[in-house]
Amino acid sequence: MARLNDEVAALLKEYADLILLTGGNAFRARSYEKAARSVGGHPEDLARLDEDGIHKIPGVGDSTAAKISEYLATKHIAALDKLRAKVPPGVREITAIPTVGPKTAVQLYKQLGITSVDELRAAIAADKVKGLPGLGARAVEKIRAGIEQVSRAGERTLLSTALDLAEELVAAIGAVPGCTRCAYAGSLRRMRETVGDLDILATARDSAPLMAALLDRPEVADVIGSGPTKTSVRTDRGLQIDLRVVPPADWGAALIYFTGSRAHNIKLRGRAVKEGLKLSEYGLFEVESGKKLASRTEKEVYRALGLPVIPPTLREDRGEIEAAADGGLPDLVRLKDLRGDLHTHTDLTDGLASLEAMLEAAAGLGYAYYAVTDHAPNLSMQRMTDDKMLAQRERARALDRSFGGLRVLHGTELNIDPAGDVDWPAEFLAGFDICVASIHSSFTLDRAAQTRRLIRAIENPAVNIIGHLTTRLLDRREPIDVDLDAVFAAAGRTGTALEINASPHRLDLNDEQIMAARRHGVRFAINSDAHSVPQLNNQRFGIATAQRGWLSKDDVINTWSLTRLRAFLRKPAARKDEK
DNA sequence: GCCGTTTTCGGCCCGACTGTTTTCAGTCG
Repeated sequence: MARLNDEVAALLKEYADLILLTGGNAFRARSYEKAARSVGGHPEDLARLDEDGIHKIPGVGDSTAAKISEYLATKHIAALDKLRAKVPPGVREITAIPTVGPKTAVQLYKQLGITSVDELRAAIAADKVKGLPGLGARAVEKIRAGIEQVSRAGERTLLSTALDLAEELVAAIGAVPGCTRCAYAGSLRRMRETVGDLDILATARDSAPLMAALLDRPEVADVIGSGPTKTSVRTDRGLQIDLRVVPPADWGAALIYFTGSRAHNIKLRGRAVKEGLKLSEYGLFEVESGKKLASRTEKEVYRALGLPVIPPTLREDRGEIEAAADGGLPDLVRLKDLRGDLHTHTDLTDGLASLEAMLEAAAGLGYAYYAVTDHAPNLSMQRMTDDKMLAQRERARALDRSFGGLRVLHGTELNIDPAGDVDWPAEFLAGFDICVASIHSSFTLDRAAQTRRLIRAIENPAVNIIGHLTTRLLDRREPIDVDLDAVFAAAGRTGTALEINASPHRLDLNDEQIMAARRHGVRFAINSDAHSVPQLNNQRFGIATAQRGWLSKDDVINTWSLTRLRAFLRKPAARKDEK
């Protein structure tokens, strides 16, 4: 479910952006931005807080609390509406383009009257942008490339966003009298990193009330079509939703049909054809007699094809049908297999919650161990010092086993500099239980330099895990250019785990990279990179990505016992000398 | 606008990077 906190956070962020776009005080804007982040990451639901509780959220003072209360009571914020009237919405959208901030967006608006990304694209094509103050040929080219990147990303919706909406829709439609089953299917059920549209499948004898329930939804902006078996709508955010209603007896066949990738379905149908059968969304039939052999459940249909049920996350035609036929499907890692999280932050750097709050939440998730890995000093904005880190270590030691039996590992997230070196000398690094190392800048080094950089970090005996290796952001930034094969080989050779960063904006490594890395004997860590308590739950996306990469428990170091994990973390440089 | 181990005013993450500016502005993490 989309949390009310996220809704309010988005409004506060918009307010902050509009302050900047209207030339308001930058500190005031930052203040709202900070409040937005804080509200979004607050573990308690706003709906359950009174005025006092709202005021107690860090970064929320009188003015912001009043705006939040106003929104909860009226679903409007007058001050926000007032600012919205001053700046066309497209101007703010333009700031989503990398390298275009508020100053540039306002200049484009005032000088050229540009109020949308499309108008900006046209103005660049007509060569009207080049020559404006601060905008030379190279800057314009960067903007042009940025527009392409953003519009490519804009065609698809992040997994997390789609899942929030799908779960709400399934709950709403499933609650309609007469609806016997309801679930989401499509690429969302396969848990692809982004989805193009939402497929909702339901069973009922009479479909009309279900279709009506979808059409009544507040987020529906356009009705593309609506009939007795299928209704298609578009949301206010441009996401297409297809609701299909089938008779209860056809549930399994329809679910298979609407879940599998096109390639998976084609191969499945080909398998049926060879046996003189026909597979469609209505069931599995004998061609000669037309007799229906199976359709009620997925299990029944797969079994009639001589196969076990193939997990939805594998249905991409990457060998899963052949593996299923040979009894060789992997025993996929599951969320409940995770015994800990190995990359997390606290308010010592850019996290929102205290160490204690994060540990309490981690214990609540049933973890056996938990690593706190705040940023190291080379990421200067975090203002880390040796003393702060050592003081945190003392606290971490004192809190070990204080939250149930939760074992606390003290770690850090090091910054990999352009040469591949990390923060702190080896003696200091030796004091950590675990070190994650990640790239946070210099994304545009060439392929050779980027490859050398990562391999140098991997070969560092103190580095246990490489965090978000490609640094891509699904809605904002391309991955770095790097020879992944060489990097994976180095990670396999040195016993350096690679992270599957579970943030829905990252999912880095992705499914295909995981498969490639595994062929080099690489081990993986599925980490939330949580900067707040709610983000600890992002692990579900990391697990889904690991499943799509065909991983089992044994591939993932944070499903292991603490003893086995600790042995892995002692990463002897000697390992290289063994052979 | 928020906040307090610098406490009710005066700071606020701050340095790297990029392109265009010949001394800096804008963006980003």
